Amino acid sequence: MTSSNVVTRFAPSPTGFLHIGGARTALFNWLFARGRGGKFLLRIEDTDRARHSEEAVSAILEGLTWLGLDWDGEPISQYANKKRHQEIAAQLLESGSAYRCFMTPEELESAREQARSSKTRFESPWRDRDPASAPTEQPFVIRFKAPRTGETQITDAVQGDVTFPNGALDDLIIQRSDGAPTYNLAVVVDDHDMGITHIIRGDDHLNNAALQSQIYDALGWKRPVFTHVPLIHGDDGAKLSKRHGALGVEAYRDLGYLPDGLSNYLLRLGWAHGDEEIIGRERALEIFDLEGLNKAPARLDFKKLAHVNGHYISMLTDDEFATGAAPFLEQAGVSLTPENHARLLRSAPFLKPRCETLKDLETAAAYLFLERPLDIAGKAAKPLRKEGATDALTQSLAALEVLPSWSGPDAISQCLERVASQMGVGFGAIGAPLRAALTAGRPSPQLGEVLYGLGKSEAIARLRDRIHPPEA
RNA sequence: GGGCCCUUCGUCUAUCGGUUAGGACGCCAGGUUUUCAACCUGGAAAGAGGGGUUCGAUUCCCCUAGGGCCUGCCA
Repeated sequence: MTSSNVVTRFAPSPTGFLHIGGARTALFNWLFARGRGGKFLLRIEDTDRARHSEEAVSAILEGLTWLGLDWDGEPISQYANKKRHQEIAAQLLESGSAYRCFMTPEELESAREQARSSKTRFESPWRDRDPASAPTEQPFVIRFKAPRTGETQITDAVQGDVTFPNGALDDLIIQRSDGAPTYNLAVVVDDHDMGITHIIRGDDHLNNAALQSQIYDALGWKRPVFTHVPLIHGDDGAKLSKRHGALGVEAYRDLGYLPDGLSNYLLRLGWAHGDEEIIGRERALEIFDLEGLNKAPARLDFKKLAHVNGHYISMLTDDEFATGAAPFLEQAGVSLTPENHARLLRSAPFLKPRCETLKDLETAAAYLFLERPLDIAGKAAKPLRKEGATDALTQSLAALEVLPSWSGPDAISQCLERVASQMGVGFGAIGAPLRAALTAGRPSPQLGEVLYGLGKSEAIARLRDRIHPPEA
């Protein structure tokens, strides 16, 4: 571990937020490097200036930070390395591994079309033309001179050995006519310069890996370990779209998911370690490896995400829980006064197992913050109209008022049980009206927990409201 | 069209030639129960199809079907 030289990177293009697929890729890279005492670097693939956006960069950084994925050093701007990329392009030109191509867009289009219909390799006529015959004042791109025949093989940690016939691989453009380097050159140069040992990225780059390998070879550079992870699909198996949850991680945060919950779910999506399902950060660092990566694309399953998230919510301390819940409750219109905050904190132990996302609290904790006198209507009021309901409330109230200890739900529950047995009725006879009076029919935990969470004065006041209606 | 990749319960997956094909989510039933959850117990549920190889295939090979990625002076 001490002599680890693993260096990975996450290299998003700044065209949008950090979506769920990118988040998983980043997580894998982070886990692989950090679990081996290596480095995890961040590089922004901003060579396309037209599509570059600063907001996107900060959204990505924020997303990574929220997920707890820290990177070494400053994020690297690919654009900033433009000079270096141009140098390499010139070097390739020099060594005969690349050539200037003066084709116009129209020429390009028809040549490509012809190649397609004649099922031959598309090739620029400038590939073998004497450079001396080149026009002097015309714009040109620099193309990599890829082998015409034979095949290019890459070894991938997930996909195994993959062989591409060279006839199917074009001479790709490595420098645009405006002098800007293209992605495929920039990636190779930067990954080499940054000392990247393992490239873990989406499956959509598998073909690029062949092209990039040719460049590595032409430059005499050692190829990194390629690891192409299958893409994430929507729940219907189709390409991930916004409708499917291709949202930014901040959208998941706003939906009430925890970073740990989302991470654990994402880790298990496309990767497995035997039957282990609940895998926290520490454990993940310990066991994550490339061998566990799956070859098939995986579908997003929000039900399972919610379940996993629920586990992590139940692991929260009461304080963390209350703090995390606050923004959701406030958004639901609850003003978290010191009194309300105290109710939330007291109720945390009973509320935690009752929600899978923090947002669930909007309904799961609603009973805590109702305003007196409670508006109890319809079905919820039914238990109050039942025979003996008022008597049950009166006797419960009397017992609760003199209850010496309000230090926990158990003592309160026992008190109510005594009331029921003294009255000679089942617990349901007093439980139902009590619950109606206290929660107005909202979902709620056990009665002892409700009473304790509410606090003695509020609980008693709600009961009194029922026995002596204020208006009456 | 061409190149490449993929295919075990509905979903995520285990299995690395011999298993009653295991786990998880979801689902169904039962239990618990003062609401709704949670929780506990049990259940249904899978090797895409066809050929090989082998004493024996989910596992190795081929074909078919289906799905995906790439095929940009985007990344």
